[in-house]
Amino acid sequence: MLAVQLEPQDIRILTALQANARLTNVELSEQVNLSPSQCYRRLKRLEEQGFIKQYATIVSRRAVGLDVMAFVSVTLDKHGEDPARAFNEAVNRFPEILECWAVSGDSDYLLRVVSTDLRSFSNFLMRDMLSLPMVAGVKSTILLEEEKNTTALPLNHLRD
Amino acid sequence: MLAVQLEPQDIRILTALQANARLTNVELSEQVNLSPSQCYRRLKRLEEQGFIKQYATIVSRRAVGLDVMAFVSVTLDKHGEDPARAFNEAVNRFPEILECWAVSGDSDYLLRVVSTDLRSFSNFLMRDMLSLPMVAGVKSTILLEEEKNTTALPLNHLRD
DNA sequence: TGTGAAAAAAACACGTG
DNA sequence: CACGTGTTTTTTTCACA
Repeated sequence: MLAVQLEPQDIRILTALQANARLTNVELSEQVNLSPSQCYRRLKRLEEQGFIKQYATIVSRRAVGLDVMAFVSVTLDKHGEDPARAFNEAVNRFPEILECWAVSGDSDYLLRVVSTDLRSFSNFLMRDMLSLPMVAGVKSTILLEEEKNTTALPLNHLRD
Repeated sequence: MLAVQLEPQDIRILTALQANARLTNVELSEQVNLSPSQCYRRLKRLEEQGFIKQYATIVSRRAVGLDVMAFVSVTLDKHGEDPARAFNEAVNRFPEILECWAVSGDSDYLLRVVSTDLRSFSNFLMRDMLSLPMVAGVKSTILLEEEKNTTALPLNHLRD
């Protein structure tokens, strides 16, 4: 999917909505200095064209007691049939795995995982991950302190 | 911030809104089997109590031409005064750094970074990161394939 | 494009159990 | 006090100029 064809107005709209998906059309139009009708039409177009993946509610991880977040590097056992496929299917069964990426480098996959506490995280690694037949090994990195955390993509590269 | 005091109705509301932040109150009430007024009041309460961090619009990374995403491990040079603080300030100046975490393990920080292409990512590493005086070294892992990617936290652990 | 009308939704007050 | 109902205000959506 190619970028371009985004005008400065569209970029301003996306920027504002990245910060707050529940802006009303009038609030949005004030923030981006466009008429409400123009805002409305542009947003509908952006939605249709697939620029907006989702309107998401971000729940506070701490508030719901998910005190542990970690990245887990996974190395697969290349034997057996289609271990990658089997692993992906397993990954989708675990809601505590928020992300799974095939990666370059030492390991095969990188997972972002949340848990209520270290004990439960350890259980996840030992009982859930290492028991998967195609998993050869895991290595985890626990996130200690959040210095920055946003879902907002930079859009300045789209300005010519 | 402690968890608990969340009733099954609240969990259903949060679950539905995590998938779609723009549900109307009536749509929400239908999905979670509550009256609209009850839904409305519960949601306002959840917002006040800090369970909702943000309503975010998730922009399609590919659509806006950010073809490269990577994790970057950063090791700091512990000399000089307060290198951690200086690093955090630097991190916040770069919009292409979406996340920055202090981590356990070999390195000190882990960044999530987006770029338009490998050349620009390489520039970011060489020119921007390695030129920072407190940065001793970086090691990057490029994300090749997205197998799973959600902002929705699991909430089933809150059910008694 | 903006303007205006119609429909839908949000926000709030009131009464009831 | 929590709940549903009804009212007012705001917002969305669409037709028209």
